[in-house]
Amino acid sequence: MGRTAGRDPEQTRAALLDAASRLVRERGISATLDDVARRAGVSKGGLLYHFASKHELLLALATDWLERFRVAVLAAVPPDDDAPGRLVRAYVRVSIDGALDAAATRDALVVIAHLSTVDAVTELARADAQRWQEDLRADGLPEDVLSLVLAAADGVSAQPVWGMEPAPEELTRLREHLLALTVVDR
Amino acid sequence: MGRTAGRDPEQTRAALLDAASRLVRERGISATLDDVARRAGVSKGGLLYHFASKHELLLALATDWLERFRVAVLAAVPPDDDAPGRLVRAYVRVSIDGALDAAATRDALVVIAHLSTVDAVTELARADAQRWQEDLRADGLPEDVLSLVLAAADGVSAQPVWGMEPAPEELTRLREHLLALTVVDR
DNA sequence: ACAACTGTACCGTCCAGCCGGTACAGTTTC
DNA sequence: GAAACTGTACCGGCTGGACGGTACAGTTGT
Repeated sequence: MGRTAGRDPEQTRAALLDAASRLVRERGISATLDDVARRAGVSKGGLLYHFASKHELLLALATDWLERFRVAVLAAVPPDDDAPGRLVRAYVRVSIDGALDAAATRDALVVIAHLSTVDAVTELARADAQRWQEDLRADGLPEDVLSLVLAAADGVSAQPVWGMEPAPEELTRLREHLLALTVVDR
Repeated sequence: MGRTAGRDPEQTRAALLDAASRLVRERGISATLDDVARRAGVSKGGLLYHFASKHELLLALATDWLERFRVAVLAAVPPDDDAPGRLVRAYVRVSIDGALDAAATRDALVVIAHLSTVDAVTELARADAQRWQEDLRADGLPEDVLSLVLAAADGVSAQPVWGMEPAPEELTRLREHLLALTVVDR
């Protein structure tokens, strides 16, 4: 018993969030605190030390994802690109490459959908979506192109939720197509 | 007690599915059998008479939606349209008009996402998606157009899940844009 | 000395599934 | 034609187990 040899509390927190993430996407919101703790290699007491309640854990989970996505998109803006649509292009790349690699973003939506029963999370997502809309609108693309490209990018993220799994090659082609659409104009 | 005067059992079943649908989208998969029964104006025993377990109820729910969507799309194919892309156009119309009217399809995705914790439902959705892919591929559109238009339509259905609510006017414009894309070629 | 835990024990509540009834509509038997 | 029986469509109380949260005493790294 006691602190696990030289473990950073931040690491523990991250391990808890990661375990929670995977469990929520497997079992939905009915994932158990016990399970989350066990998978993270932490006791239930330890979990409740970091997150005072299940509600708080789920909220942290959602916050974490939204922020990761935002950071990923901002990081995907090439420094030498200052043409209109640079942010939209980064958004497209992260959305589709997230769908390409089997891991992260693909399932994030499932989790957010699961969490949508938690009111606070719904509100969080709504606020975040609004912010995206403003940021992307300020990116200088004509509205028609913007809504088309955005819908398509979001569609790719969403399709796996209802069992649609486009071939990687098809996704690559679609990505290039979308990127091209954001450049046609000047 | 006993049979409520002249009530059709099919009506009861439908009422149960409807109640379940609305409750699942409000509270997620943790919606209670008691709640579902109460909202449908039936006792818990009555519910379990129609659906032997919660699992069976959820499965029936998913089946019901997938079929409704398919029927809606098939009904949206204009009889006088036999140009390539007729099915895709119907798919687009149903997807976007479903998002336009605040009621049905918009939330269906949330529900499916909730139900995705039920393995049988995941499998069901996967099989259905595959069938769509075949049907739509057989519709005679070039692959590039197909995947773009499909992704965009699916994106519109999905966006409300994470709090994005495009303006109705924007959706109408997007719909026309997508429909036009399916006609450009011949 | 304090932060970061572990482990155990426990409480209260919620809920799925079960079960013993009940009410009626047909159907059969005499 | 009426009593006896049968199947369908429910009602509602109960129970056992799971789960969130509490409490707290002990342990260990820094």
